[in-house]
Amino acid sequence: MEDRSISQAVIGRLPRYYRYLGDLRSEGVERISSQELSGIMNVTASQIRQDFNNFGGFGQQGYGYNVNTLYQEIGRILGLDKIHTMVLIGAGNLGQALVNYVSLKNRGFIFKAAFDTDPKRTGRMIADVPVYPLERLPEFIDANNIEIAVLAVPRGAAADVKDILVHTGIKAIWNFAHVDLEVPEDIQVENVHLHDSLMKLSYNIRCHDEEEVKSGKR
Amino acid sequence: MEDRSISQAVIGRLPRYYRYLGDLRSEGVERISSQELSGIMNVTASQIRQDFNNFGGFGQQGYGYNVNTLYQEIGRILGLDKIHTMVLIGAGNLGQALVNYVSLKNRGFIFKAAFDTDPKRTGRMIADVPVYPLERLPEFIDANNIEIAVLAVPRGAAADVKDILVHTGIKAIWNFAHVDLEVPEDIQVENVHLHDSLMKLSYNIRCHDEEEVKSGKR
DNA sequence: TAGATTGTTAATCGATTAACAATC
DNA sequence: TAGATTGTTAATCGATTAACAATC
Repeated sequence: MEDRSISQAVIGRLPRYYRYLGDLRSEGVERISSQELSGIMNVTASQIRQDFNNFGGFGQQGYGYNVNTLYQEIGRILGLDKIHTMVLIGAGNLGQALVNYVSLKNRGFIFKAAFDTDPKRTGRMIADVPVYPLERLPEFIDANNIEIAVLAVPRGAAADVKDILVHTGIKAIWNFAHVDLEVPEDIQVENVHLHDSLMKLSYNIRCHDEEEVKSGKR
Repeated sequence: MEDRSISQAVIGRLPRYYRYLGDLRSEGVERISSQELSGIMNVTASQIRQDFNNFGGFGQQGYGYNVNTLYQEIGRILGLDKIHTMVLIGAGNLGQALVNYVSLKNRGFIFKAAFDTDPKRTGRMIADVPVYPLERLPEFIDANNIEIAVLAVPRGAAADVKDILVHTGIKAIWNFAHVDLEVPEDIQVENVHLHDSLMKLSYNIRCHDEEEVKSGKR
C-alpha cells in the first residue's frame, strides 16, 4: 500500500499529526474532519488529505477521520508498533540526558547499554543502563540485535565510531555529533545538529532586530 | 543588502556551509569554487551560488570564493558576531546537558542563569551557572537583558512558562518541550523535537526493512 | 435523499537546477 | 588575452493549494 518515494516533507509532518491525534484521542474526540484538524494544526485541509492519502484512504466521505484509527495507523506507519533496541555511544552529559529522556517517555525505544572510551565513565550505570568500554560495542550490537546507535560523542570521535558501526548489523544512527556521517545506504541516519538549530535561531533574532531598526521601532 | 523573504530552506543550509567553510579554513584552504565545494558538500554548484547570492556577491568571477571572507560573512549573517545571552528553564537532565554543551562549544552563546520550580534543584550550580526558583525569571530576564530562553521543561509545563516569557523582553525561545508554542510574532521560536526526530528514524528503518523483504533479501 | 467530506485531479506556487552572458 | 568561474536569468521539477466529482 504505502510505497517508496514518499517525500521527506510528508514524513517530517507525520510525527506532528501523531502528536495532535494522540492529544485529541485522550480528550475523548472520536472523529475529526480535515477541516477541523486544519484549524487546530495551522496547515491546510488540502495538505492533510494529501498527506494521509499517500498511505491509503483512512477517511470516509461525509464523515471525516476516526481519530483513534488514524492515530493507530500513523503510529504503525512510523514503526511505533515495534520495539526498537538502542545503544548509547558517548556517555557524557548529553548522552546521559538522552538515556533518561528516551527511557522515561518512549516505551517502544529501549536502551540496552551505553559505551564510552573513558574508564571513569565505564562500569557505572545511567538509570538502569550499564556503561561498557567501547571495545565491546561490535560484539554487543550483534549479540543483542541492536537496531539504533545513538551517537553522542565529540565531533572528532564520530568518524571512528562510525567506522566501527558500519561493520556491525546496526540499522540506524541517531547522530548528535556535529558532522555529516557518510554511511552505506542501508544504514539510516537522522541528524540532530543542535549547533545548527541554535544558529538558525540566532539568524532570526538578527533579522528581526534589523527589521525593527528599519521600521523605526527603536 | 540582505532582505526579508529569504526562504527558510536557504537559512537552514547556512549553518552547514559555515561548518564546512570553518573546516576548510582551519585546513589552510584559501579559495574555493562553487564547483569544488559542491563536490565536498554533496549539493549542486548552482544551489551554492544561488544561496550565497541571496546575501550579495561574495565571489569573484574566474577566481571563486575566498574561504575566510565567506566564512566571516556567513557568520555575520547568522548573527554569530554578537554575544547572545541565555537562560535555561528546567534544570533536569536535558537542561543540564545543554548548559554544559553550549558553554563548552559556543563562545557567543552564554548561559547567565537557570530556573526551576523544584526546590531540590534550585540553589545549586550547573557548571558555573546558578539555578534560581522560577519566580525570579521575569525580573532576571529584564535586569540582565536576556535574549534567548532555553525551554527544557516537561510538556505540561511549557505553556505556563511561555505565558511568563511573553510578558518579558525575551527575543527568542529554543524549545525542547514536545509542544508547539504559540507566541507573538516578535518572539522567534526554534523547536528541537527529539521525539519527532526519533520517529522519523523509526519510519526509515521500517521502510528499509520492508524494501528488503520485498526485494527478497531476507 | 440531501449534506458533508473525502480522495484525487488540476492549477499554482516556490525551490532547485541548468545555462550562459558578464567579468575577473 | 584566454580561461575560469561567478552572478543571474530561464527551465524544470516538486510540493502545496484549489477545485470538484465520487461517495458515505
